[in-house]
Amino acid sequence: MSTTSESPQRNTRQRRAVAAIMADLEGFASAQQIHDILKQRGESVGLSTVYRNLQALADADLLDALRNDDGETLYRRCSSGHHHHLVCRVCGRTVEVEGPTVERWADAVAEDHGFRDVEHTLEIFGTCGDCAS
Amino acid sequence: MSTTSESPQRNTRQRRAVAAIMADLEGFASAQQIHDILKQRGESVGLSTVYRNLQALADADLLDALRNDDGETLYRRCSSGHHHHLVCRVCGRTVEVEGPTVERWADAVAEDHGFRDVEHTLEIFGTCGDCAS
DNA sequence: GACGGATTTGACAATCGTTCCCGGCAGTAG
DNA sequence: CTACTGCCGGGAACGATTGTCAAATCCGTC
Repeated sequence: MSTTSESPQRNTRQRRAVAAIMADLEGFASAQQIHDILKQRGESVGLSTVYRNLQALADADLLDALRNDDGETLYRRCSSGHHHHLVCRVCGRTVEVEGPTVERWADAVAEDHGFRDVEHTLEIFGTCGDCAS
Repeated sequence: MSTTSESPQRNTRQRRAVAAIMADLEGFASAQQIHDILKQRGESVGLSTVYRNLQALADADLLDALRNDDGETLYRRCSSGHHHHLVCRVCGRTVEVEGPTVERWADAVAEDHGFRDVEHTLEIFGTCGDCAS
């Protein structure tokens, strides 16, 4: 335990490849999609390795992870601060949104009920203008 | 479609058993936990049947379903209107909360970005007063 | 530049929750 | 009561993810 800053991480081709994909990607993607993209680019990386590196990146708060209704875990590059997502259920386009009001409301509600160390998850789904037509 | 009152559903022992469990249960439970409880009570019901009935109840809005971080689907008896949950991450105690402000905010944000047919999910997690001590 | 120890990789098997399949059973209408 | 139709159950199938372990790779050091 002690220091959390420990990062005996090595700088491997595979780790770079995964990070590079995520840097490019606009929307959410599953581990398997990322594995496919890597294969297409010729940067073949083992599936296990993709999973491992995505988890590592998510643990390091460099990626956001969420589960879709099918039970798949989706990953996406994310700005660091606290925010939420507005996701098009058709094309997957994602908009980051902030809502200080909501944050305060959530904290207030939780405290009213005597809860501590409050966190929350909020996702908004809809059909974006382009897809609605 | 037409009338939603259609119920070509049969009134089986198994269906009653599952519904009865859910009526008793206070917190969230997974399909497999419910299957186990049924077995303990001697009301043995096939696992497939438990899954089917839970889904049916959730489709009928008699239960709320959500996925935990392990990818399991958890079910819980729920009041019918739209609301959210405040869940203790230690003991699982759940409080239903409403937030008209949040609903409006989510809809407004989505519309600002041209999204239609907006839905959202919101869960608040914390440690309840009892568990904090 | 080569060496050595530790970390990482990758192919495959294993796991876990959930769904599918299908023969047999049981509500329900007539 | 009889027939009809949906439901049940259990085991196989499935898909995402994780575990395993020898071989490859990285990196500080000589």
